[in-house]
Amino acid sequence: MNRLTEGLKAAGLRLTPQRVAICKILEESKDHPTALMIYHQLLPQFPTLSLATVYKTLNVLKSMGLVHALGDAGDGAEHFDADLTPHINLVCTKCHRVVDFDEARIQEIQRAVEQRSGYVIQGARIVYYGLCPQCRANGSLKESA
Amino acid sequence: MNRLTEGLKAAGLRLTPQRVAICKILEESKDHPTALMIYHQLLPQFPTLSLATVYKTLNVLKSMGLVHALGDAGDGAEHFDADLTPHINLVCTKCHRVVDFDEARIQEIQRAVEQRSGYVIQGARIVYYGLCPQCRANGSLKESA
DNA sequence: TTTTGTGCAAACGTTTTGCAATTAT
DNA sequence: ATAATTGCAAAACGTTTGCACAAAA
Repeated sequence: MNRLTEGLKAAGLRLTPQRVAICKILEESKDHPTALMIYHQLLPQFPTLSLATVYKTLNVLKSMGLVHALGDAGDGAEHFDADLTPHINLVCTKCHRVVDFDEARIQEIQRAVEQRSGYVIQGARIVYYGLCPQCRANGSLKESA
Repeated sequence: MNRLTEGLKAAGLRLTPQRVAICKILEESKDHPTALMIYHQLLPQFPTLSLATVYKTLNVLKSMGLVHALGDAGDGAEHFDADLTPHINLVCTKCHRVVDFDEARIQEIQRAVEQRSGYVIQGARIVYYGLCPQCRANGSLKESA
């Protein structure tokens, strides 16, 4: 049982097979997946799975603060991240992949924002957009999925 | 003539009154406005203005790299920013306003990302979500527009 | 048994598109 | 003159919602 399913159970919500599977994907993938990606990944296992169920589950997890919404990656869809620690995401504007980037100073900056802004910080989205090394190398080739 | 209209002209694009007005709003407002906000702001001046024209102009400016898209502020709409220097945006999850936050270390971090990631960085979106001091004070009152 | 979640289809709001009329160059 | 832009209406897109049925507790 992982952090997300634990959180659902602790809140008295039901652990349906669909929810458990969605939580598993969110915790195990480094994909920062969208609702549609999760849906497609689970379809073989749950042939009657509805996209609406994926969205509903993601909204539950998001509103409980168990996952973060990262915004779109140039593909028009919301990406989700189960890693709640403040960190940097790198989005490739060509292949739309999202990867993490380690930068210790982010912690200090979040503290500074909290102290100097007067805001009660609930979350962060620190995203850099650019061409990933792979797409840069591929030059004018088609996007490497 | 401002930076945005200059950019359009330099690219050989036409400076229509609508475009000039949209550029003016983007450069002068601290609003980080959405397409709809710009549309409403210009409607008195251009009664036949179409929302599609606003979207088209924003897409032109964005694809030329003259403005940045900030993502939605919890209101489901894209916010735009004519300030291209790396900086922090603070989004209030209650009133959906977006403000800037000064933090010098952001410059260094962008440099670190560029050097260590191998990405060609095209832009950044550094957004903190939380309750602004005003909404925090207003407690359970309705959102202060 | 009761309450919550699922899945479908329809609805929603934002953004995009096709195209004829208009306008900047 | 001519090529680009506008504005409208319709379409497309991701996401949300209502509701009957199914399933977890």
